[in-house]
Amino acid sequence: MALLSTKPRACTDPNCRRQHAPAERVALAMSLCDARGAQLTKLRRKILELLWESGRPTGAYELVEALKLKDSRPVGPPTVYRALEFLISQGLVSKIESRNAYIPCAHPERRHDCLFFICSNCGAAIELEDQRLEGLISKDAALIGFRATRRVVEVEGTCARCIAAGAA
Amino acid sequence: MALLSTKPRACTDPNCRRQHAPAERVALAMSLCDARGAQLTKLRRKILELLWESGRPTGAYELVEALKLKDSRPVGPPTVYRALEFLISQGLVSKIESRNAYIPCAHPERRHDCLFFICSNCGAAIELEDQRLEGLISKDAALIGFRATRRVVEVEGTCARCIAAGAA
DNA sequence: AATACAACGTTATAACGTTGCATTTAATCG
DNA sequence: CGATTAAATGCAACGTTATAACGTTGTATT
Repeated sequence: MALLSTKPRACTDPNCRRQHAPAERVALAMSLCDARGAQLTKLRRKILELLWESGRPTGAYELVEALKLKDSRPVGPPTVYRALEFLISQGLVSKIESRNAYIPCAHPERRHDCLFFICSNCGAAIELEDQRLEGLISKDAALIGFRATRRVVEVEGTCARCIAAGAA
Repeated sequence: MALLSTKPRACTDPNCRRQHAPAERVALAMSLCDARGAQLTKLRRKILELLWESGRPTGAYELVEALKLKDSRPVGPPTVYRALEFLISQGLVSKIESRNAYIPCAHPERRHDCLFFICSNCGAAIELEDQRLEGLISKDAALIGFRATRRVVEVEGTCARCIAAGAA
């Protein structure tokens, strides 16, 4: 069914066959970087791991703190920011602009734009991929002769779990 | 033609009949606030004016500086942030999250979500309104049971003018 | 060993945003 | 009108996020 590929999908998607434990995420990142000739160093890998383990958008300074605890090797903000820059350039991580926080990408093997649903109540972020949305944005860009390089789509609200739990 | 209302529109839109000089923008804001019983005070009005005069997304601290020059009455960051908060709550201003900057809304008389195209080269931001995009986001939200309260859509790239001028 | 280069470390500081409390201004009411 | 109260503003200090500038380390190459 060709239409399926144009539908939004996430890793809650039952069609998704990939493994999702942090270790597997990192393993995929390593093989991708390897294939690209990009260096996923120890530090960069550790930061990616921390992001996967965190389970929610995480601030750069939180990562600084986490690294202090994790291996007693203190690193400064610039180091973390540089690592994040690398991870973002490789499509392994996205920045959530409306939160100044960082989140690992579920499907770094595909180049795509992400659509994030961010719960104001619990802080969780749900990543979706929607090619129709990307297409619509492209059309609008064409309408005004704009050449797009990056698309930020972030939706704030309340997630299903928090609605069920009776949160505002 | 009913379809027209669902097409993207901006104030480059030839169908738009409104006046666009800063003074008129502010006048509209005043009448809107008046009708709502909201107080568009002198300070808030001045900040809105500055945003319209700036012509591009403007940072809070730039506004602090501009106010110093404009009427020799120095105001601190909290004052500016509070005014911005008010203006945003009234739909008169939007925050560009990917820039930490603020921009006045072209059509505060309609409640809608904005789609911004931001030029990396010249810093200009073009505001568009696209109900199809809003609809698509709503559908995706429904798909995961998410109740949306705010939608941030920001596209980075190069504007038509800068492309024409040969900018990268 | 000399060179080259990418990644990382360190200090300081820029840029953005908030808290808490005092003061002023403006709407409301006896 | 003056008294009462709520809203808005002023201000000092602080917290958070991000980057500049410069130095060091490690590794590969010749």
